[in-house]
Amino acid sequence: MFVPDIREKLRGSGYTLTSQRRAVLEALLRAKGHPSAEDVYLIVKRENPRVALGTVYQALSVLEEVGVIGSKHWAESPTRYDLNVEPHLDIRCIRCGEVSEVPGVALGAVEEQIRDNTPYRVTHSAMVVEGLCPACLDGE
Amino acid sequence: MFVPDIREKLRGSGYTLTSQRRAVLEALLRAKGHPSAEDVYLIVKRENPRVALGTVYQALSVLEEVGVIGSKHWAESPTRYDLNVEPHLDIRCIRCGEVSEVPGVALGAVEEQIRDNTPYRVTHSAMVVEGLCPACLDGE
DNA sequence: TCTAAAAACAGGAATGGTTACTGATCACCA
DNA sequence: TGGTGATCAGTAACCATTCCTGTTTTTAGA
Ligand SMILES: [Mn+2]
Ligand SMILES: [Mn+2]
Ligand SMILES: [Zn+2]
Ligand SMILES: [Zn+2]
Repeated sequence: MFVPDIREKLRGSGYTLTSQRRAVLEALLRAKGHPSAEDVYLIVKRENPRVALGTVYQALSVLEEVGVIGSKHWAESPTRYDLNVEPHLDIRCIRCGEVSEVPGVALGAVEEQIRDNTPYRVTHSAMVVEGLCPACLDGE
Repeated sequence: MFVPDIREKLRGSGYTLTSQRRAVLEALLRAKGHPSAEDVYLIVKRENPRVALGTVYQALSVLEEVGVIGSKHWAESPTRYDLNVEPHLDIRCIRCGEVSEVPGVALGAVEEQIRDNTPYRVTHSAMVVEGLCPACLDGE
């Protein structure tokens, strides 16, 4: 996604592309994975030491609201952010915390089954997957 | 599950069935749903006002460890506990917080797909589903 | 370009769920 | 019945996240 597209998306919801929001996006790119808000904060601070952690949280929240980034939450660990906004599965290592993507799993059918079997109006569903990453499997 | 079975399971892991743990189980029964640790605490306190919240957390943790109860976690809300330890889906209302079960959805195939598509050793996977319950749909 | 209003920000305090710590109490068995 | 380890109550600490307040930046309009 390019800067003009992102600016456009923010505009559409009445937001602007501030230098902090751009810095958060760049940090997300540089982290090249699934960083936590604090991870992002530490990267942003390298270039702009005056940025506040609260600002990073707020920027991440705005960027997620307009659909530029996504987030996933595992119990007992901070929320992870993701430039990949397509529906997909992520797995988190319970030892080192690394998050990676799991390709080739389609959840569409399951989501349809859920909607067909509950009187709730489903607004959100996600799979939370945990395990041991190859590196952590080695030393076990 | 009956008291002797539960005592047996605790024994198997070196635990005993204390009055507090029994009270937590009874509260879970009485709550008849998916209570939070604090919900359980409030029920237990009605009969035994001296019990501490920390004790409830610890009892829930032990009971879960030995497989007598289960727990599920949704972002932005406390962990919910469940006497139903069979694999099943729960959906949480984003307005009132009520948690209900979603019958008739099989996740076995998806879990197999996940194991086949990641180098991680999968230790845990769960579906997190949110929506609006029928009652909250009414007043919307 | 200048100016008032709105938005965003930095810094820090507060929040809420959960865990950790400590001294007291309890349960089990020799 | 006494010793020993498990468990407990009470409370402090923890951590991710949100909230608050005064300040800075951006935006729109004259
Ligand atoms: Mn991802
Ligand atoms: Mn359930
Ligand atoms: Zn790992
Ligand atoms: Zn509801």
